[in-house]
Amino acid sequence: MTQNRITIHDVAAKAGVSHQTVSRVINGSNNVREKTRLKVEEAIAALEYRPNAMARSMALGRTSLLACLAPNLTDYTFARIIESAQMEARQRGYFLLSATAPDEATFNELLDELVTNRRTEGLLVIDPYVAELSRHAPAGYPTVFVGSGVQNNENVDTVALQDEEVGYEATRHLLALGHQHLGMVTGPLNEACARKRANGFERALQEAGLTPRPEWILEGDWSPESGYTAFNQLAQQTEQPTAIFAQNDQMAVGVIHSAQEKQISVPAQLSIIGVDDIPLAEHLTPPLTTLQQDFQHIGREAIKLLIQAVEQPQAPRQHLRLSTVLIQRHSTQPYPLP
Amino acid sequence: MTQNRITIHDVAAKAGVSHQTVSRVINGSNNVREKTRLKVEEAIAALEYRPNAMARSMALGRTSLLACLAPNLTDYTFARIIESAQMEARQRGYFLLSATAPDEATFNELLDELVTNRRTEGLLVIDPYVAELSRHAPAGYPTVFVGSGVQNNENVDTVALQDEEVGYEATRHLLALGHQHLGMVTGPLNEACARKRANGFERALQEAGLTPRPEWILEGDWSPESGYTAFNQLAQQTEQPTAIFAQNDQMAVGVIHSAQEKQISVPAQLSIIGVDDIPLAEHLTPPLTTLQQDFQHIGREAIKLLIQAVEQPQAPRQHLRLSTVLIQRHSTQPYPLP
DNA sequence: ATGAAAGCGCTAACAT
DNA sequence: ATGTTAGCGCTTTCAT
Repeated sequence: MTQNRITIHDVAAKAGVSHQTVSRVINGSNNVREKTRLKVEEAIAALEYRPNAMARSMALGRTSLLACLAPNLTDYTFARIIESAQMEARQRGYFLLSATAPDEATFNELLDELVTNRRTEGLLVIDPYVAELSRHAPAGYPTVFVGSGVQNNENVDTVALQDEEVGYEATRHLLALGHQHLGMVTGPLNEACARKRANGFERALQEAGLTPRPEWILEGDWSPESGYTAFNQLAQQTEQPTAIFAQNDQMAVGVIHSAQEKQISVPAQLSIIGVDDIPLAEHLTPPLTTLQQDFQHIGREAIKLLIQAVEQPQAPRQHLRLSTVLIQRHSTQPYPLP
Repeated sequence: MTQNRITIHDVAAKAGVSHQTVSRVINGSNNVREKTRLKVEEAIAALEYRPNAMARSMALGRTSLLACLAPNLTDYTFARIIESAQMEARQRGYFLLSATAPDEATFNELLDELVTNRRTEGLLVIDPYVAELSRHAPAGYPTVFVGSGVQNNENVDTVALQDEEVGYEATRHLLALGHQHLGMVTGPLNEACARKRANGFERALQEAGLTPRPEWILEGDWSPESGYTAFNQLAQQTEQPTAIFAQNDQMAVGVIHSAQEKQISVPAQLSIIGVDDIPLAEHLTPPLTTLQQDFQHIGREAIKLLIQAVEQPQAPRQHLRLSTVLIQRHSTQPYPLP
């Protein structure tokens, strides 16, 4: 093992200068004679010297590390945000350390292991642990929150996902097609995101003079299975909706699967709209109508805010609102049929 | 902003002991009188002192950080491996820093920024940059490689994905169903993984006394779009296969989409098998026959190997081989029809 | 333009 | 059981 324990001192000795001069060369200071610089650079090359990032962090008081906490790393939405956040961070000289915080306890532990002990310089939180954050994070710690929750928070930046609007727009689409009997499969209702989408659904219905039917509203957990199960239950009822708003694409797929198993044709007999526009949405049978959110953009903007919060803590916090766009494909169609 | 710049010295002063005693208390040394310990703990609580992770790293010479490099973070397979790897790492006192290395240049840069400068203590590489690794990583650096490539490498641990077998088994399944006319949609053929799966396909065919038809082998890029495009091309040919092996589920979905658009019924007229068993596979129309790999297990084992390599560099490197299991669903059926 | 000294916050080794 | 002294590898004063 090439114990790469070559330090700045070894280089200094080899080059016959002080370690400080080596430091100057490394950091591109002007105050180094050309001749000296060359000598040092030769020594660096000969020794294969590489500055130690940790020691540099120590001296500088900066780790160049940002943390990202999300419920999981596999959901397309999270993965996409994290991926683009990571790339943007790297481009700006930071690394992003992402970790899963599936529950509140884990979230708090991670806060302790990453934030409180100064291992990272900033924190990006992706739904749904807003409430916890404010309780456990050090006040004034550079933080960006992406999700449904907090608004008007002066201490942290936020990138607000328009979940109420998402629910509203999805429902409006169904209504515009002539559907009057609408069902919904929600995410876990302890998550703000799911509640807000549900609110949007209800608002759209009310504006249309319709009353939501509680028996047509089923709670899922974002998984395809839960959508499948939800529709199985729905199908047992005597009366049924002609259109369903699934709060994400995964559940929409489960709903479609269940419906098709029961010889219910989508969209001829049942329209379904999802949310997210996962890469597969376009290639499903039928191609899924859905609401698209630009996660790549969201991740990028979130990191920009975070780095700003780290580097310019004095600047006022910002609150972005990102909108979604309806991608109409073939899982929804007018009702009653022309 | 609560500038949490309280150090071990502040605590020592407040408690009226030396900073070393505070260090002992923090690290749970036995050599501290109960009374002293209490005093110190009080001071810690009063000051809200938290040890600085960076300084600790510096003194200990360990960062407790591991790096993971993958082509991207959004593919389900990568995301899943990374997620479980991260969880296992954390449980063992490490953090996992994952970054995207979409191309060789980026891969080498990351090696420089994370490995060579000792920011991380070990490296997990997920396909397909094996060759690069050996060239640029410091010799003897704790490394685990997950993927198709390297075998018999004495310097790094490997978790070998059985890609040749994957291709072989998928093809055997199709053959066993009576299909004689087989097509294939591959991943990018500059990736070892895709080439190996193709090799398995060809071997199975040859064993069955069949010859692969080059015009039925199309190269994709793992995306659903590429599967869709591939089948569009295939459909233009005069003769067509009765079954297709798509090298991953995403492309399989694209193939199915294209086929269904052309009124070709899956599986009645065309059988399709994928690879990965993504969460949606079960709920597609038709539910997708596929080869399942236990990514969660892979990620966990990879991290175990990596941590062992970090903590016991002397121990011999290990080479795991993980097998896949056929999940038979409804996108494949016997041919000719009974 | 270069060097010497001090310190980032902690732990380890050696005293007492 | 506790304190003192040295670093870890680097950067930032401050001299020269």
